[in-house]
Amino acid sequence: MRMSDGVEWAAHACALLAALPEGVGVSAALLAEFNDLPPAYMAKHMQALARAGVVTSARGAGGGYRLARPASEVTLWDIVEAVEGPEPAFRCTEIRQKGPCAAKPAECRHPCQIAAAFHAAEKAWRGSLKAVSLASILADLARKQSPARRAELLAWLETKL
Amino acid sequence: MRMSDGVEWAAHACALLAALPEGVGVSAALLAEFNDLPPAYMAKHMQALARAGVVTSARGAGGGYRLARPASEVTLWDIVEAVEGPEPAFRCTEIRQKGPCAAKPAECRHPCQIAAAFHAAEKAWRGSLKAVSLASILADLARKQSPARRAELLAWLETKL
DNA sequence: TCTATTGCGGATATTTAGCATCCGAATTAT
DNA sequence: ATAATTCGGATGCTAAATATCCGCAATAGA
Ligand code: FES
Ligand code: FES
Repeated sequence: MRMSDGVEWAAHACALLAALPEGVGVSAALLAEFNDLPPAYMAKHMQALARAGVVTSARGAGGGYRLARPASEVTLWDIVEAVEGPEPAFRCTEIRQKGPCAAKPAECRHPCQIAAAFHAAEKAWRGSLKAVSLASILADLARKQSPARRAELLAWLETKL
Repeated sequence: MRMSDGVEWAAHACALLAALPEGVGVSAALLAEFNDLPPAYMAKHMQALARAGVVTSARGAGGGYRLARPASEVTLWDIVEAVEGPEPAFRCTEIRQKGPCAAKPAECRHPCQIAAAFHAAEKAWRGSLKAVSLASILADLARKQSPARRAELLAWLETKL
């Protein structure tokens, strides 16, 4: 079981967007350059975020991406769902209905105990991710990151806008 | 992100082993037949469980697999770890150390906030799986499954032993 | 209007991970 | 000893994720 690297990329991109002043758009190419990522593939992930309504896109000169909601309203789960899709990692294939001792469909109105346990575990996982918003990430970051470094980052961005 | 189907197979196989009387071994081929699964591939997963110490294997005639510990001491996480490996689904590639504004390694003594949040979520997921043992699964099953059906299953098994 | 910029979607190649199978080695009952 | 049984690692195959490119549509500014 492995999560796509695109999730890390998208999360960092969103964190950067959240740190930006209101109203400015950033192109996918610049977001990719910031972390030295393949521009074309980064663009794909940004499109996924836009389709999911996490960010809004504006075409044309001076366009780019920006957050669709306040940073406190965007959680890590929103990003995972946008990039990886909403399907659970564990997918019961109902093997109990196969084989010589197959359970009858009528006996399967309740989900299998094993499947239920896995779904509960994933619910806990999602809940943990939903509790973390971009705002809380930035708050943590501000506590541990020196103000000088933050200024350095913003300065570099301004030269590219 | 997708979990291997082998996890479901292994979980059901272990549940079956747990339901069996003490001291009997079941071959991988029979475990596969029980749920209509590819025998050779099922065997591979059983080997993974054996390597991880979840089950013990005995070769030769009359051999087969059996649980290495009491059913109450085997959790779903043990099975996932054996089949999928212990690595976390989210793997931080430290992209913050890449690009024109790369963070210096000295600034990365603490893990990235994003990585920390994902690791916390996975810890919650694993914790939920560790709370479910084979014994608790069988107990739930016994509550919802008719005694007649349970007898039917054991009867079929005896014909194959 | 014309041009430069930027996002969008589809088509495509490449790489990786999962799926499935086979045959040899080890062990046990006869 | 011998044959039957079963595990174990090595090997090919298939599907999916990864990564890239290019044409099209839309927008802003000259
Ligand atoms: S039948 Fe799918 S988990 Fe039990
Ligand atoms: S650098 Fe990997 S999650 Fe932030």
